[in-house]
Amino acid sequence: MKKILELLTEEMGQAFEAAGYDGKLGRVTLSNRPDLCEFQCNGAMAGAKAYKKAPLAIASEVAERLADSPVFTTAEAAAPGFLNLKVSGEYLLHYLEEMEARPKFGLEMPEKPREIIIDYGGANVAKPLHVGHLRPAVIGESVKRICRYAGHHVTGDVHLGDWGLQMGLVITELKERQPDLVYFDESYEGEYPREAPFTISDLEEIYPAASAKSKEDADYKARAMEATSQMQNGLRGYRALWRQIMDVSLPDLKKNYDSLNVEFDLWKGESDVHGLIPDMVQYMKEEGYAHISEGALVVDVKEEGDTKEIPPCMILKSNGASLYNTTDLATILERMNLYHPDQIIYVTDKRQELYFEQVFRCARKTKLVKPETKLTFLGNGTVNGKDGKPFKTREGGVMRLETLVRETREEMYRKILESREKGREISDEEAEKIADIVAVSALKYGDLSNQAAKDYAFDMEKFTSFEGDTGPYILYTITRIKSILAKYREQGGNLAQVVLGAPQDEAEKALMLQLVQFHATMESACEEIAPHKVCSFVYDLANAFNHFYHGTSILKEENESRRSALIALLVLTRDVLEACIDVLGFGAPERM
RNA sequence: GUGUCCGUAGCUCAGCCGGAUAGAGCAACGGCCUUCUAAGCCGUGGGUCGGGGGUUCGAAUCCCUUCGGGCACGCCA
Repeated sequence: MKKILELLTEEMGQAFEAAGYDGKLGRVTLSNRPDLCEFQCNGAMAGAKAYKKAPLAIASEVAERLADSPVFTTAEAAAPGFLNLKVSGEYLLHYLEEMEARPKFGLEMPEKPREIIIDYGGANVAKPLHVGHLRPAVIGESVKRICRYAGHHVTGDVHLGDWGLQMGLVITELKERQPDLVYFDESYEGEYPREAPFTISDLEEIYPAASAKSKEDADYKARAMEATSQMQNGLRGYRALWRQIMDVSLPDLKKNYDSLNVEFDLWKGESDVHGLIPDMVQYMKEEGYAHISEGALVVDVKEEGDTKEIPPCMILKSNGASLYNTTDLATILERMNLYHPDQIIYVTDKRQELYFEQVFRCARKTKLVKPETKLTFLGNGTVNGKDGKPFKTREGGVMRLETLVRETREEMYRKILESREKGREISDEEAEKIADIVAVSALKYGDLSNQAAKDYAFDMEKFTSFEGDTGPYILYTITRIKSILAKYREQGGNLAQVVLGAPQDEAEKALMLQLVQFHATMESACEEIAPHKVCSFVYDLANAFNHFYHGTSILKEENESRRSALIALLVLTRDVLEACIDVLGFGAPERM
């Protein structure tokens, strides 16, 4: 169904035309002055010059045409030429009825759904996830869900870092510690053991140890690089170890992402495209795209009109080794072959922007992608501490993602127990379950309500607060609605039989006016890849509901049809709120 | 140095394809629970939208300039 502003604009356009003006002037927008009107149209001012007429005169003429409009109860001209509008309750009611009846509340689906791949997460095998992984995971997940909700076909790929030096480091350190392992016996030709010679906790200790050593010991680092290269070239024992590092790491990564409701459709990684590299490099050489510069193989990606120097995109290092660029380009190649995407969206740290600009240009220039394929970089800002510097543990180290999630859960649990002391009846068990759900909302909403590209300060106190623009506040609002609906059912009411009604007061109408903004919100959040727009909508909606709730008795309403209308409005509000938090990537408990 | 993003209330941030009196939240202060969850609601105070210039009937928003800060700038990812 059409967006409310589109419908109102059509209505207004007809009024402009009826008054003898260009219908295009009839664009209706949300009011800037809610005290004066619900919607407004500024077309009279825009058209004043063309018609050589005072804007107020034009506005008045148009307003006259709307005097007995079934849509607008108020359409008045205001100096210097605004048209102030209010819509009728009946009109709103009809709109809501349609929303209620249609799937996805009547959100219009695209004529041609896009095939979208979204590359987010950025996890490295054998290295624990840390705070830096929070934003790409949370934002990517939400973008995936928003685009999907908006009707596109979206595939999320974690794109693991599983082919780099970190693997060589782990192998080298393992060899150091257990040189007798069969993996290091080059004459061995039998099957390798099923069981890995390490656990996830071992890995978590081994990698940092190896990484530290390599920074101090050049010889050690050289051996790690050699091991990396041998693994990549297919040394049997190392490949077997690689497989086992993967087998041990992946379940742990999944567990971490699960704890944040982050789900990938594909668990592909750099290793998957390893085999595509030689041919791709050959192709780039043969077609004359790539040339040697300072010993390395590069593709020039400068373009006319550049305002800055864009360095060439490096395909192979001077020692002939591949690098991040190489696997990313090969990944694009693979994705084009397997999924034929119309768009690939990369959600990753914004500091990589220039790098991706180079890769995108290179992919275009070398025709790895079709001219119409969109390559989009969505750079995320960093999570800072309250001091404005990158977030650290109290000891100054890197904060692990797992720790961050756990601490948020603990804080949430503590707060729920606190509220229990105020009289809520909640068992320890239930409190823990609720804490987990609410903690995810706190973390994700705290992140998503900021624009993706901006840095933000992680503030546990603020994020886990039930007051203000937070996840817990949103969930609290939803559970309040759920609680009323549950009572309604207990009293014998049937939610399937309730029927919406026209608004009876300002607060109710305000809630409805908020609900009808759903379509525009979802659409622009998808187009602009902006989850924070969903956050601000959901917050406004929760506010509108709480305001309405405060002044209206629902279950005590004696008029049967009126009570039914109120319940129906609650159901719709709950459903819209839940649809929104679902695309944000979290859910609401039944009560809290 | 070049490029890029940012600078809005004490703090954290919306608003930025131009419109009326620049909005929230937190913090501060004051109200509202015999009534569907007070984890709520209502209200008060608080801003030269970094500075300067320009375009426009109209600028936080567009352009130029300047100051301040973040980030990135070939063999890491």
